[in-house]
Amino acid sequence: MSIIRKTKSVQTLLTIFDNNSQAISVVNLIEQLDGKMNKTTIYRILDRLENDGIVHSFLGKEGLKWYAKCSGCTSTSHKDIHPHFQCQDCGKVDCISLGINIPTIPSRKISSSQLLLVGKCENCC
Amino acid sequence: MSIIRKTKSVQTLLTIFDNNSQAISVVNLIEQLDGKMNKTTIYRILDRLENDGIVHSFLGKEGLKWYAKCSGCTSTSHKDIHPHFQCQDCGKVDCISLGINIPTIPSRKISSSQLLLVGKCENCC
DNA sequence: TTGTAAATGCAACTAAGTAGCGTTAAATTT
DNA sequence: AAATTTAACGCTACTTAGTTGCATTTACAA
Repeated sequence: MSIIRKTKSVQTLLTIFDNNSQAISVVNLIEQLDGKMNKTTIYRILDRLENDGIVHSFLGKEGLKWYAKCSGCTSTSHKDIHPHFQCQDCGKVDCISLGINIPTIPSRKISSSQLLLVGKCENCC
Repeated sequence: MSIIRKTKSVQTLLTIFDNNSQAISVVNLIEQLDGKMNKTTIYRILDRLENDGIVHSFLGKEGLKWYAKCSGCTSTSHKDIHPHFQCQDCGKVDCISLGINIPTIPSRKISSSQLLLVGKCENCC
């Protein structure tokens, strides 16, 4: 667990994640915090929050970084391996509460995996 | 199927894919073709090849774009949904010949999905 | 209250990918 | 085989996500 101070910026970000069940892209955070917080700060705080197991990150369909609040992963092991769903119409991204079957591959050792599902969300269907 | 001319540049790229069973990142292609071909041209040719179903693209673990030769996908439907494996040590990326079970999610329509497996390849194990 | 190390802001930078436009060269027609 | 057409190319400039170095500020413990 890294040392993390409860600064105003950290709390602002934590509040955003608390009020948001969906995943949030860094780009979105930079946009909505424009003027209030430097983008470098945002990147660094997200980094720390991830190291502390408070949020987890993954890549969306355009290769952009997204973050969501963890539920059940610790700083040492991110057990929280679940698929993410991104809507191709509105862009919204959600964590899907489903365990996935990661195939085993002979003579290779898989240590992490990410499954991104792309389609239409409940509103855009 | 888009109109595609068999230019020298296109054939150079096709040869590279033919001589390479693994996936190749665009960055790598730009590097190895430095001086011979403009990077804009590379991006555009890969685009066309993908539209014609000759190669398929996906994102690696750092969000960079990778391409690999298709086996069995057409220009209209990329049926070639398979996982990709990226070695965390040497960076190598392979297509894995395994069908994956894409979960169905209530009230959402999944149209595509990408599964990236990260770990150690047969050489780095 | 003060000292110190973590955290922030700022400016400059890196690198992947894109866009406009004038030129080149495949492929088709005559 | 020469002329024509237009897809493809090269070049330059641009956009944008993400990073780095450094000086300044601020949380927090002594």
